[in-house]
Parts: sequence; C-alpha cells; structure tokens
Amino acid sequence: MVDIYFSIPYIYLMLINELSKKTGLSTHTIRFYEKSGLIEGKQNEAIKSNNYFHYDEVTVEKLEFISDAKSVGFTIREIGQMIDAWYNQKYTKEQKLEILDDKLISLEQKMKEIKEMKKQIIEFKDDVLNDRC
Amino acid sequence: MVDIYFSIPYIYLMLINELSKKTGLSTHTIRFYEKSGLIEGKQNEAIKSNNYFHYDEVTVEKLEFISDAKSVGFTIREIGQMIDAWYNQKYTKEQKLEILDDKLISLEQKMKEIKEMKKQIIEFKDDVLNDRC
DNA sequence: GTCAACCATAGACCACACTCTATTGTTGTA
DNA sequence: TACAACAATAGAGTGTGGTCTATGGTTGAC
Repeated sequence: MVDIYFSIPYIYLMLINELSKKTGLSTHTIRFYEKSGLIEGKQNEAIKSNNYFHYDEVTVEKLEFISDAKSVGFTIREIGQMIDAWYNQKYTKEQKLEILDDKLISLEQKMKEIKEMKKQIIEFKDDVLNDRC
Repeated sequence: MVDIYFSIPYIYLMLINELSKKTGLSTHTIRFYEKSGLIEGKQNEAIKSNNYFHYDEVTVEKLEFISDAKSVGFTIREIGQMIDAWYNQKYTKEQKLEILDDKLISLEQKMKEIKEMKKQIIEFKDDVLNDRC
C-alpha cells in the first residue's frame, strides 16, 4: 500500500528535530505528546531502512496550540479533546460543539476567578500601603 | 513562658478537625499546607498531656485564600510568598508591594492568554459550524 | 569508510501537590 | 474503665506532566 501522504509533492514534511526547532519544544516533550495522543507523525512505508516519523505543518499548529492551552491551565486530556474536536472525525458535529462550548465555559470561569483574585491582591496591597498588616 | 495566644479569651481557637470542616479541606491537605509553611497552628505549652495544634480564624481565611489562589494556577511557593507578604513581617513594605505587583502582572498575563484561547476556540467552533474541518 | 548528527524505543527519574496508611497517643462520654 | 472519636508523626503511594539516560540503528558530508 502506498501512503498518499508521502506522494503529494507539495506537502512539506519534517523530522522531529526540525519540528522541535520550529516549536521550541524538546524532542522529548514532542514524543511525550505523541505518546499521549495529541499529535501523530507518519512513517513512510516505502522506506524500509528506517522508521523515522514525518510531521506536517498542521502538527506545528497543533503543538503551538498545545503550548497555549497548557499555559491557561488545560490538562493534556482536555487539550486532546479539543484537538480531536477540531481535526478529527471521531466526533459528530454536535459533540464537537459541545466539547468546545464546555471549554469556553471553563475559560469564563477561570476569568471570573482571576478577576476575584486580582481584587483580593489589590486589597492586600492597600493594607500594606496603609500599614494595616 | 506563657503564650499570649492562649491567654486572650476572645480569640477562638479550633483543632484540625473543625478547621477541616470549616474549609472543606481534608486534615491531610491541611497538614500538608502546614508542612509547606503556608499556615501555622500553635501548641499550648500550658498543656503537657498532648501536643495538639490550635488554629484561629485567620487560618481559616488563609486556607480559603489558598484554595482560590490554587484554582487560578498559583503554585504553593507563590501562594506562600503572597501570604508572607500579607501576614508576616519578614519582608519590608517595599518587598511586599513588589511581590504583590509581580502576582498582579502574572494575573494580567493569564487573563490575556485566556482571552486569546477564547478567540481560538471560537474560531474552531466557527470552522465546525461551517464544515471547514 | 569514518564520524558527527541525527533517528527510535524503553524505561528510569523528577517535581509538584496531594492522599493514604500505619502507628501511637489523648480526650470525653456512657 | 471501656471505647469511639479525635490527635500527631513518619513515611509510602498516586497522578500529572514532563525530562533524561541507555542502547542501538541511520544518514549524509568528507
């Protein structure tokens, strides 16, 4: 079987080292994300001499999304869900929308908590400034 | 030496079980926070028969703050800094303000990241709705 | 054909933030 | 005085998210 992925000339593919340089993530971390099911490289079955994985530009996008999503506090599992809701066909349209709406709600919640925390810290500052603590 | 803490009649003190019920945190978790330096109970040196720790209402406040701060993503270390900046005298006024300002800046940053993530997810939703993925 | 720079896999190790178990001792009510 | 419900300490175990090491194979420039 010939993999179409490797027969389309205008799809640029890269190995893990280049992916690492493009995203700023270590090859270790990228492999960890791959094992966790967040991304997926492809092996060229026409080449028998090695088992190197090849990655496309969409993987770069995904890794950038993963970094962003992690820094707002989403877990690997949640990030996986979102990626599946976006790039995969394993969910129906309705399920995809439900997942994404769910994440939007949790962002709203985080937002609210951060605003509360800001208020608190500003009160602390006020106490410090006025020698009330 | 007589500890003033135990001689002021209007300071209400409680044992760990009551503290746990008031805050919704397990006694395990409370002891973990105590070992981590976030809170501090006091032993009554007048009582020789046991070594029970007694906690005041300020500890309840601190534990509530810890829960809130954790849910916005602050680490134990960061939370400890903030508590010290507020309740302790181990920092100067200037140092306290610096710490608190630093935390405000990181909250602003988190806020920005969350807004970006919201935008992204809304774009995802749009793609799903219009069958672009 | 040598060698540096890459590739893959497996599994050990790490920090963080708990969470639980085991053990021993204390208190207060019946 | 028996007993349940509490207390303390030490230390083991858990889940998450990496990070590193060891081992062995491949590629490409010289």
